[in-house]
Order: sequence, then C-alpha cells, then structure tokens
Amino acid sequence: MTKDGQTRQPRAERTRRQILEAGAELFSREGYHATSSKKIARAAGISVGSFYNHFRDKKELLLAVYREHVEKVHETILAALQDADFAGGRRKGRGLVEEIINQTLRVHSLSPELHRQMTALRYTDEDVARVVAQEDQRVADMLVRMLSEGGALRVDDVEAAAWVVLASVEQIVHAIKMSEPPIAGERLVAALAEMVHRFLYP
Amino acid sequence: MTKDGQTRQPRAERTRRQILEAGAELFSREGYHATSSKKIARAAGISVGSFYNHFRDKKELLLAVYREHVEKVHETILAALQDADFAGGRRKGRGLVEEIINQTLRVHSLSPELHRQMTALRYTDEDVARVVAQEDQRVADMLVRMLSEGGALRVDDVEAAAWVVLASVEQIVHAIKMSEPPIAGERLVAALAEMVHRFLYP
Amino acid sequence: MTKDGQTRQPRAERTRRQILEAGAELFSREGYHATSSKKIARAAGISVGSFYNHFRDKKELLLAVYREHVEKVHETILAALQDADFAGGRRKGRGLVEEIINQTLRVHSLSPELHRQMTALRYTDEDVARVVAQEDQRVADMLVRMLSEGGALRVDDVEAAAWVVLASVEQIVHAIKMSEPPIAGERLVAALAEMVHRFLYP
Amino acid sequence: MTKDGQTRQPRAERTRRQILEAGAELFSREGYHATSSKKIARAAGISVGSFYNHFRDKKELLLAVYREHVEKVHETILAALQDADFAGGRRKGRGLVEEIINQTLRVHSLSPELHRQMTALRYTDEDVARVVAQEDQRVADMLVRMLSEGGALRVDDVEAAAWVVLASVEQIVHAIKMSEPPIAGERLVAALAEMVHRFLYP
DNA sequence: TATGAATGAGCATTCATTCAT
DNA sequence: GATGAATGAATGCTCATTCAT
Repeated sequence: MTKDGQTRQPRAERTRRQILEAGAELFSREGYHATSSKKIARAAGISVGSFYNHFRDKKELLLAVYREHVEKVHETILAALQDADFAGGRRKGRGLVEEIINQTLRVHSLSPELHRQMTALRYTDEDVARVVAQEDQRVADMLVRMLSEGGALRVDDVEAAAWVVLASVEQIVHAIKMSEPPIAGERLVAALAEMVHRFLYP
Repeated sequence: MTKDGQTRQPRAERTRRQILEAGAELFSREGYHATSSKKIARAAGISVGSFYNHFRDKKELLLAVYREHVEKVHETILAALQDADFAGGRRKGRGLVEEIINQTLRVHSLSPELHRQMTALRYTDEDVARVVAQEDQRVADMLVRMLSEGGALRVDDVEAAAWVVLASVEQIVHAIKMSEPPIAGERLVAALAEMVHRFLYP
Repeated sequence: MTKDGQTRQPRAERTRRQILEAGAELFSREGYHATSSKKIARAAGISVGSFYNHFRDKKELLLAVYREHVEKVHETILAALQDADFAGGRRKGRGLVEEIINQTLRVHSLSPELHRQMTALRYTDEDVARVVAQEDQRVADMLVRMLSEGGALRVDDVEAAAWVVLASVEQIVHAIKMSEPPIAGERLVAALAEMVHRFLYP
Repeated sequence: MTKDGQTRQPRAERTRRQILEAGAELFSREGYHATSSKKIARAAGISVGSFYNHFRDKKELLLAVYREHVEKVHETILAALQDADFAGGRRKGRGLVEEIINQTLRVHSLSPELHRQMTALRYTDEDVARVVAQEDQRVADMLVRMLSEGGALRVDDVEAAAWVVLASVEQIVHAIKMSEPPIAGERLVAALAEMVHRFLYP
C-alpha cells in the first residue's frame, strides 16, 4: 500500500504526534515517574491501548521525546553558527567561550524541566544514560572541530579538553538555571568564562 | 532490661543505629525507590512499626544516612589536611589542585552508589536538593578559606571561583567514577587539573 | 512475643482462613484465571493488600487451597481404611479393586470443580504439575503397600502396576464425573473394575 | 491478479492455509493463551483484520488446527492398518494391544505440545471438550470394530471395554510423554500392555 | 517502645475484537 | 478481501503509612 511515501499513515502519524506532545508536556511538568500511561493517553486524546500501539512502553516515549528535544537544540545551535555576527569573530578566543556558555544557557531555557528529568534519570536508568551520553559526545565532537579550526590553542589533548569544558559548563549552567546557587549567576558565569578561557587559550 | 552493665547505650539508640546501617546498605545497593520500608525493617531486624517510631518517613532516613556519610567525608578530608606531607607543600598551587581532585576521587569511592542516588534525587526532590546544596556550600567555604590563606591568586572573586571549581571537579569525577566516559579517566583528570590550575594561579 | 504457640497470630490466622475459603470457593466456581485478586479480597472481606500480606501471589493461594483439599481427601481415605467392614474383607481381590474405584468416585464428589481446575492447570503450569504429581505419588505408595500386604498378586512390578492402575481409575472416574461420556457410567465402572481385577489378581 | 496459470489456488484459500500453519506452530510453541491474534497475523504474513475475515475468533482457529491435526493422525493410523506386517498378525491378541499403545505413542510424538494444550483446554472450555470427546469416540468406534473382527474376546461389553482401554492408554502415554513420571516409561508401558491384554483376551 | 496486620489507590501493560478506509 | 489503528476493561501486584494491641 501507500504508493507514495507522503500519504503514509495518515491517522497514525497524527496520533503519534499527539502522544509525543502530551509526553513532552507531562514529563516536563510532572516528571517521568509521576506520569502514568493513563494520563498520557488522556492528554493525547486517545486510548491507553492506542498509546501502546505506537510506543513499546513509557520509556520509549521518553527517549523519543528527548530525541526530538535534542534535534531542536541542534537546529538552534546550527542556526547560531551561521549567524553572520558569530562568524565575524566569535569562532575562537573569548568570543567562542562566551558563545558556548550562552548557547548552553539558551538551550537550558528551551525545555528546562525535561532537561532536569533526563539529568535525574541518567543516574538511575541505563537506557537514558546511554542516550544522553551519546548526545553529550556529539556536542563534544562538534566543539573539538571548532577548536581545531580556531588555531592557537594552549592545550595538547583537545578531545579531553573539550569534554572537560563542556561538562563544567553544563553543570554550572544547570545549577544556575535549576537550583538557586548561593552566589549570583552573573558572578558564576564570569568565573566560568574566565576559567575556560585561560584553559584553552594562551 | 539491661542485664549487664555493658549495655550503656539506651536501647532506642541501638535500634536507630541498626536502621541507619540497614538504610545505608540498602539505599546504596538497591536504590532509594527500590528500598521499601519492609525491607529496611527486615534488614535492621525490627518491625515496620518500629521503623516509623524512629523516623518520620523513608526520606528522613535517607537524609540521616546522607548526613552520616557526609560527616565521614569531612573527617577524611580534615585528617588529610593535618597530614604533615600535605602541610609540607600541598596547600597551594598545583599541589592544592591535585589534592582537591584526589580527595574528590577518594570520597566518591567511599560510597559510590549512595552518591549516585543522592545525585539523582537532588534533581527530583526538594528536600534532598536543599541538603545536598548545603553540603556543597560547606565544602566551598572550606576551599575559600584555603585559597585565601594560600596567597598569590589570579582570581578576584574567590567565592565564585571556589564554587565553579568544585562544581567542575565534582561533575567530572562523578562521570569518571559512575559512567564510562568515552575518554580515559587519566586524560580527563589531567585536563581538569590543568584547567583549574591555570584558572586559580598565575 | 507470643509466649505460647496457641495464641499466635490471633487476627492473622483468621484472615488467612477467610482467604483460603474465599479462594477455594472462587477457584472452583469461576476457575483459576477468572478469579482476580480483587475478587478474592472482596469475597474474603479484606483488602487486596492484605491478601498479598498472607500469600506471595495467586498461585501460592491455589496451591494452599489444593493442599487443604488433599488433606481432606486423605482423611476420608484413612477413615475408610479403618472401617471394620473394609477390614473385614475388602483389603484384597475384587473387594480392594472396588474400594479403590469407590474412593476415587467419592473423592471426586468432594470438590469436583477444584479437581477439574487442577487437572487443567497441571498441563499448563509447572508448579501445579509438580504438586499434583507429588500427591499422585503419595497415593500410589499407599496402594503399593496395600497390594504388598494383600498377598497373591499376579503382577511382578507392583510399583508400575499401582501407578498404571491409579492413572486409569483416575482418568475414567474423572471422565464419568466431569464430562458426559457416551456410554453409561455403570458400564464403564464395571469394565474398569474387571480390567483392574484381572490385571492384579490371578 | 493471477499473473501465471500456476496460482490455481484461490487467494482466500492460500491465506487460510497460512493462518492455519501459523496457528499450529504458535499454539504448539507458545500455548493457546500466550498466542495473540497479532502474533498469529504477523506469523502468517497478513493483517489482524484479515485474520478475522477468515476465522470468527481465536478459538475457531484452534479447533480448525486441531481438526487438521486429527486428520493427520487418522491417516497415520489407517496407513499402519494397511501395512502388510500388521495385517500379518497384529490385528488381535497381544499384537493388537501393542499396536494400540505404539500408535498412541507415535501420535503423541506428532505434535506433543498441541496435544498438551488441547488436554488442558478440554477441562476448561466447553467447545474444546466437545470436539475432543467426538474425536475420542471416533477412535473408540474404530477399536470396537477391530475387536469385533478379531474374535475370541474375554469381555462382554465391547463398547465399554474399548472406551476404558483407550482412556487408560491415552492417559498413561500422555504422562510418559509430557511429564516425567517417577517410574521409567518402559515399566509403565509393560504394565499397561499386560493390563489391557489380560482384560481383553482369555 | 515494639509489633505486624491492614489499607487501597495506583501502575504498566495486554489483548480480542471492530471498523473506516 | 485486505488493512492496521483504535478501543478500554481488566489484571496481578506494590508500598508508604497507620494503629490496635
């Protein structure tokens, strides 16, 4: 059936979308454990059985939601990279460092609660851990490429450096956005930028 | 009840101890959610009712277990600080940086799974978040004091610097110990030490 | 607690009894699969949770119910064995054969539907198969003893003979009681008695 | 549709075949209850809807599968009956008895798990009970005919005798093939043969 | 203080069957 | 005839907490 790829699964695709949206909403607002399959179905306007026709189980939905989120993040980043302003002078040195931090801040604002959930679950659930680690690596690779192209680095082991920098930035941005650190965010961001800059560049 | 003079410890205190030990063991081995009050009682050799006589609920036990763990950690650190060798030359510069990282590595080996559990829960549970943040701050204060005493710093905002450094170290050590990062631990530790050192010292 | 064995678990024992009775009733009337834990709890006048406090799962209840049934059966049989009339002359030959068949008929009347359920489940469930086989063996041992004491047998392999005889009797009585065989029960019983008698005795 | 003359079989018939084969396979391998209509459809390479176009429901398929199995069994038996060797001397006396037992053993090897399933279901499901009973009767009739032609019987009520013999043989063979009786199969078969022989023949 | 039976809402998932296309 | 998405009741079982003894 379906002579052309377009018309494939007319209803099915729409249902899947509804479930994905309901899932994103609920996982973020109530957390993974507090989101029952019944709630998902109700929020998506379908039956429980239908949910399980489209996703093997709750976790598969979680990962699908996360993957969609991650794609959105990458689009955001790629768009920024092509920004003329950025190309102007922010591809290395202090400019790059600030860009990294700002992007991370922006990404965290995109769907902060989903992010929090995934961070919690990665310590608890193998599958989540694997998927999140993959994504981290993908970003690290991207940074390695940018650093290599930027020239004049102070570090030898660029791969380790990229990984360490991203882990630190991620952790600190996360703390700023999600908890209320006892020190003002701006001071932390300033210190962070300083630390990363001195590390990477002469 | 006390047949011999040995049993100076009031019975209540002894029961509490048993519960704390059972809790530490179970939370670490099976995780917080998988540890039911029934299991705790059985492992402690008491009844469920008795457990609830000593702790308001499961979370109170978790926090008590965590506090005990944290005390042990501090004792370890303080012991190290009084170590002659350390006093010799590791109170500033590269020596201090390495000391921080090593201490963190050691602490993570003390009770890695309990640590993992707390890390997961801090993103999910307000009370856990608060208690863990307090502890983080306590360590940060300690570092601020040491940095101030060590002289010749490159940073202005010592408080923010201490916080940023500890967050980074904690995160990276955690990743090394708990997951399997795609880059060898030694390379990450080396990069981390380099980053922190360049940041703090001229 | 409980200084004497009598007073042990006052409430608990009663609850257990209620569950056992509800289980016996429901498994017989509705079948094992159609009997939900909710139904059992309601019929026993307790909560679902309480049911699971007393039995690990539904199957454990089934086996407990079966064991009680089996004990009742054995009491019936033992009572019959001490019957003066029986002792009179029914311990061997035609008398014994008829006694076996009659006992089996009587036992099948004791709780026919439970019996049917167990028979169905033994083909499907390992645990049930094991327990029912044990019971079968216990009865076979008893018959072996009686045959050995009765003297003048025509068979060499008494154990195999006992097993084969009981299996046949059981099967045919079962068919008579539970389905409606196309031949009148009396004719089948007569043929069965004849077969067994000719087999065992000269 | 039929591009070549080969495809004489109407499509409907072919689909039905695929379903029957998938059903036989699955019911045997996984059991009736564990076989969902979805699985059947997938194994048959068709859609769920299509399955319900060909069979009213799952049970109808089960019975159809069983009927096919039974036909195969009868072909096997009839083939054996026309075997010269058999005609030679195994149509009565010890020869016949052994033939009955061997045939039953062979039949049980043909599709042992399907057999087990039907045996379990006949105690639980009216329709299955009826169909299996019909088949039993058909075999009994066949035996009655053979016994009558063999002459020199010791029994008066040939019909009841045939029924009783088949029930016993069936039960014991079943136990040997499906469970692990506590007595070696050969001893049981020997006892069984002895019992049946003494019963039927002078 | 200690005990452990009782509670009951809650959860993830399955499955036979229907029916619009 | 064929398709496969949709349905939703039903199931076995868990668990933190309470409270009468």
